[in-house]
Amino acid sequence: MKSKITLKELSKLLNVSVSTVSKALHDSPEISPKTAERVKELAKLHNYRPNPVAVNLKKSKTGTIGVVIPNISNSFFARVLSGIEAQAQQHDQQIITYISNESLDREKQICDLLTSGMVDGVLIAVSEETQKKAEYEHLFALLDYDIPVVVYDRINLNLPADKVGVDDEKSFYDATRFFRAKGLERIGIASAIHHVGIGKLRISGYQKAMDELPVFTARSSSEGTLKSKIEKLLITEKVEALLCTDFESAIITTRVAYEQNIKIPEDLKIIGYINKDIAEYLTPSLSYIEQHPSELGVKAVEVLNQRISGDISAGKFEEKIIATTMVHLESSKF
Amino acid sequence: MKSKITLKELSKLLNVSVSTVSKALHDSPEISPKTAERVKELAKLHNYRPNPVAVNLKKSKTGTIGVVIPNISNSFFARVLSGIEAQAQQHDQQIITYISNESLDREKQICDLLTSGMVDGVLIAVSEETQKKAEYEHLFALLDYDIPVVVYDRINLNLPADKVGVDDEKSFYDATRFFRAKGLERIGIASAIHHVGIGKLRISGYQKAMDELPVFTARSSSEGTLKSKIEKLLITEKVEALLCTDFESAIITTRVAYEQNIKIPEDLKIIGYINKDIAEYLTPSLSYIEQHPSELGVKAVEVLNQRISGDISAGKFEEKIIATTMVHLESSKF
DNA sequence: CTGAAAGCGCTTACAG
DNA sequence: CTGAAAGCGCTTACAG
Repeated sequence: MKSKITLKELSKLLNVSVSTVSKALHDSPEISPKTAERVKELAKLHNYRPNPVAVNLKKSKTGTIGVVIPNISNSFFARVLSGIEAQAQQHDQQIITYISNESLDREKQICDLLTSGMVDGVLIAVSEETQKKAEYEHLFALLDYDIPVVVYDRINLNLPADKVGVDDEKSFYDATRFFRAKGLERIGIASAIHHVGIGKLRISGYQKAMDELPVFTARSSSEGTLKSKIEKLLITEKVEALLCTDFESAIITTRVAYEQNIKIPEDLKIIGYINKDIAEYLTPSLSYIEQHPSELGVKAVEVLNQRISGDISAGKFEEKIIATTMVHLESSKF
Repeated sequence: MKSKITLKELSKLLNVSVSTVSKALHDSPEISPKTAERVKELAKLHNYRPNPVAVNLKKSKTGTIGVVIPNISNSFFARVLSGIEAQAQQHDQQIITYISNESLDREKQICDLLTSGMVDGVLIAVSEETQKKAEYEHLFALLDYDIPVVVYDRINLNLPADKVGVDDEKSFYDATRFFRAKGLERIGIASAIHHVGIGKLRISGYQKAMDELPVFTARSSSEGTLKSKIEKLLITEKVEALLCTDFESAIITTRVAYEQNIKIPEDLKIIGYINKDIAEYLTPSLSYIEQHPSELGVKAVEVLNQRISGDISAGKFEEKIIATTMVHLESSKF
């Protein structure tokens, strides 16, 4: 089998022209059935595969999409990637993965690579640092190059691009309402990500659902660690339910409860943004917001491909929201 | 900025030939400083970027490596990918990610794609199904195409390729010895992966370290579930320490201990193959074998690149083993 | 020092 | 029905 055979070599063996071979292989009606068959037979015999690089050059496209992931160890993003890969495969697209590690610098480098034209389009969730510093020039540069870009998950930023995200605000609005419907009033929220878009939205959902009720918010600040704030909420304020916007705040909360001998869910109910595969194995298991990351990935690829093919007209931007699901495990049992 | 400018367009604007522009941009000594500067200036102005597809075609390489991952939701593989990405970036290589989802069929499809020449080399961890069925033809086909292949992590298979893995056997040999050194004799092992290579190696490490001592093994079989086997070990056999070869057996063990009111680590010590980010957050936290996945990824890319560049001679195969580390958390406290 | 030409491997409009 | 030619965007040996 060894090294790859080319069209030219095939054509030589068959004593026909390269064009004839190419057409035959593409089932062109121009070619006589007889030649077509001869060609295909030999191609099969030699296990001919068109050189994708050459095909791409000819077609001025790459069949490839670039995916920028802030942190692959976060299983949320791992599962998004899984959805992306599955959907890309449906479209015969390859995905090139870049990991920014939540770093603005790395993200800039990646965007620079991306502008060189290795990919037909880009799927990106911006890094935390990028959001904090609100530095988006490199993203605008990408857009300037006319590369189709879809922003996923972290969509709460001002960028003229298509977006596919999660309904962060509604999820915690609903979770808060859930507790209220059960008659609770002392409901708090803890967050280690209050400075980034998704954190803000989750907090805002909570606040809206609290209406006139007093809100209790724990976040790290100059006056103390997140842990001390959570302790205050649990011990001094005696909240009966706590929403956690992220893994860190959820884990700290369970620690504090453990240390203070606060029983979950008897004394304290918890619902948090925490990934399924961890939530289920904690003791007690932690109720969480399921974000359907894989579907988010699938949707992101769909939108990107609509953009690439021109189905979405320039100047208009799609914004898709994936609905979340509340999953009740032990920590929110009544 | 808009759509990309080409060498030809640049050359037209400058009234020089395409070759001159190309050489100038590559700092060829053939070109006069004056022209070189003119060219570079205009190139910069128009933000010229060579079309990577064309460059690749010309150079008959792709600058890309294919990575096949069995299951990205497993944070072990996510972290391997992270190492791969980081190292590839050092070499200006892109990585194309494929996820087999532990499916043999999908793995075959992927190998088929890979043979078409999209990548300069392949990093693969074979799927569980592939191992169970011991079907390796598609991998041999890859090798037949002369595509450099490095097998990572799941290296206990008979394939003439470079391998980078983890010292599974030694890790559990050492863990067993650790318990014995503490004076324990009733040491058991639980496994949900006794049928795959890494599972066998871990069990074998345990057995070797037990010498003449009686071994206690829990694995699912026709006579009962893994859980019932573990219950037997903990209740009837009263093992004092249990090694778990995988996440599932570790989690079942903690459940059983919880249900039976067996105190960890007082009544039962545990060391398991479980990922750091979960191990640390269980209550009690679970001692684990750190496999250094990121370094494994880095090493895999290094070996692959040596193979690609011909630094490893044909017919000889590299086999690198990354040393594991025992991390003692609460579950193995004495 | 500069440029014309060939070629990487393919596709396709055009001519015969 | 078949083939010669142009071209995708680049690099580089060769000629001038």
